Amino acid sequence: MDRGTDADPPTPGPTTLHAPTHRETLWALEEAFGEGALVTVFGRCTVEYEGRAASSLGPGDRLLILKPDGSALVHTDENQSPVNWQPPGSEHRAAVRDGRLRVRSTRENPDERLDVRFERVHQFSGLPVTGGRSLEVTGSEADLKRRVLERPDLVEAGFTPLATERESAAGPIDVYGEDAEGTPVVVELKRKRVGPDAVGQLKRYVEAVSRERADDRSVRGLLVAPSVTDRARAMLEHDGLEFVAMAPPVSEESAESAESDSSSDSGESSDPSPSSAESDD
Amino acid sequence: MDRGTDADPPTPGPTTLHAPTHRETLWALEEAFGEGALVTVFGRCTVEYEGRAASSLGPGDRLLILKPDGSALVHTDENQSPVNWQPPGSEHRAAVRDGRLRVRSTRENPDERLDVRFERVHQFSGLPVTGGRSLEVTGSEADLKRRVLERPDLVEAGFTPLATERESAAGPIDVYGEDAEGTPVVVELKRKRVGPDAVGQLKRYVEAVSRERADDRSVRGLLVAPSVTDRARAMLEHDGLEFVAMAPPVSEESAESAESDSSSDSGESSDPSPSSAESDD
DNA sequence: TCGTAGATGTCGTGT
DNA sequence: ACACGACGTCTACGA
Repeated sequence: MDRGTDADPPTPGPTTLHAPTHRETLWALEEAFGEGALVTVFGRCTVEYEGRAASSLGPGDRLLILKPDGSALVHTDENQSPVNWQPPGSEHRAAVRDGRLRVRSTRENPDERLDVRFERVHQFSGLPVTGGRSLEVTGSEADLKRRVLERPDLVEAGFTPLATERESAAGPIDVYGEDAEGTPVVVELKRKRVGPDAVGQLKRYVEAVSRERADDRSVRGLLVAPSVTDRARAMLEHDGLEFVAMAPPVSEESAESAESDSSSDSGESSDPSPSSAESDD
Repeated sequence: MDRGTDADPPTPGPTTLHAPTHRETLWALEEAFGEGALVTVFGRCTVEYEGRAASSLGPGDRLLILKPDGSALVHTDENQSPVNWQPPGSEHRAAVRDGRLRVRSTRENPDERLDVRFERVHQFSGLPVTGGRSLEVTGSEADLKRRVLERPDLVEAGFTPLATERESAAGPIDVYGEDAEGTPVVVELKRKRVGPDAVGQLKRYVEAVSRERADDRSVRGLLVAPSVTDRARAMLEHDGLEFVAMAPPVSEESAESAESDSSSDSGESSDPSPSSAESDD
């Protein structure tokens, strides 16, 4: 294994405590933070938040996650989003108060504070999280923009892009160009079906450019997206704006299921039993 | 600690496995799902997603969270948001393939799939999450609306609210009313400092109402928010719209600055000595 | 630090 | 299911 440089083990492995005392949790928290580990605390707690808004959450068993970058997350058994949280850059502190373990996460600018008070901790874990966190995503608006720049004819025959993120009084314009007649065209890109907000955005840009040119009629506005809602379409028509149906490419080679990791070096812990399928398609 | 009632606990308590084999993890996953537990899996994995977009994440140690409502989250050591996820309602399945534990979460409408392939599992936990998940939040736009309806004079002397969520061709209007002259007023509320988007929204509403009345001059548009950006202010001026500075009440006492927890929980706490306060500062 | 817009946004609400 | 807008949105990027 490449991790075996006999100096100090870079990743000491997970630390887990079952039904620890608050003081034990306190020690473990300190050690885990020192090691830059991600911490999870599962137990019965209440949560109070005050800052940009204010909130209060009554007692219950929840999962608290503390990341080494200062993030804090409180998760219940439902919803993808945490019920309470604190953004990266916050400072986590813990103490025992009134027989409860209080984990407090604070930050300034804006000033806000999250208090998680554990009546009882069922489980503590310190997890040394490592490895790449950069994600390659395809199908974004950036992909759609690349597509438009490479194949402007897909937008309209004779369309010529002149600039991207062109500044205007109303904000940056995704793609700015000219049509076959030399008329300025403001293009707003959206990766998915659009509603009234996108039309409003495009309209602002078109008006800003029109004002620059002191000519309200000579600037075209073009919304490029997979589709539009009825209301958005009505707004486009009313405002003399246009729509071109186009979706961002999902990927260069689409998503092939054959990933390169077929030759993985594993073969250790896992057992090689072939019929290992469980509840699988 | 005093969890001494060693009869059968209503909730079976956390289940944790250290460096389990993939097959052991498989069993534990199935059992945890059956109990409606929240599952965390920490280990070295890759992540592939395909659906509304597509993404790929190379090998690394990460924390996978599977909720009984079908949510899936993949967290690295940084960022508040998961690096990959699947929304509630998805179906989780697990299997051993090619010596790796594959956890696959799928859903339809939209059709999307998340694959987490563990080369190695460092830790598995099944956590019986229970308790209230309803959160009381103050400082929202709804609070600001209540404030405006209770004290319309804070918006403007003589202002009379007539309806909330009034329908228009451009969408629902937060508060619709009349000024002292009987002129229609469209009010758009924002709980925090606003940018160009909110101005565009207000403008759409005002234009829709003006069109209803076939009279472009007689409808006022009023943005109520704590503050506006420079660009937004310029847009307001250009469009003949108005701004009133107002922030949502933070709580029932609306007091800011009275926030230090001097008497919030227990009176005895105090004790600024570092003996009980740990971790960092 | 602030402003601006994208996002696999997520989430609630109404139709 | 879809549309629409709020959100303690979060996050990246620029000025």
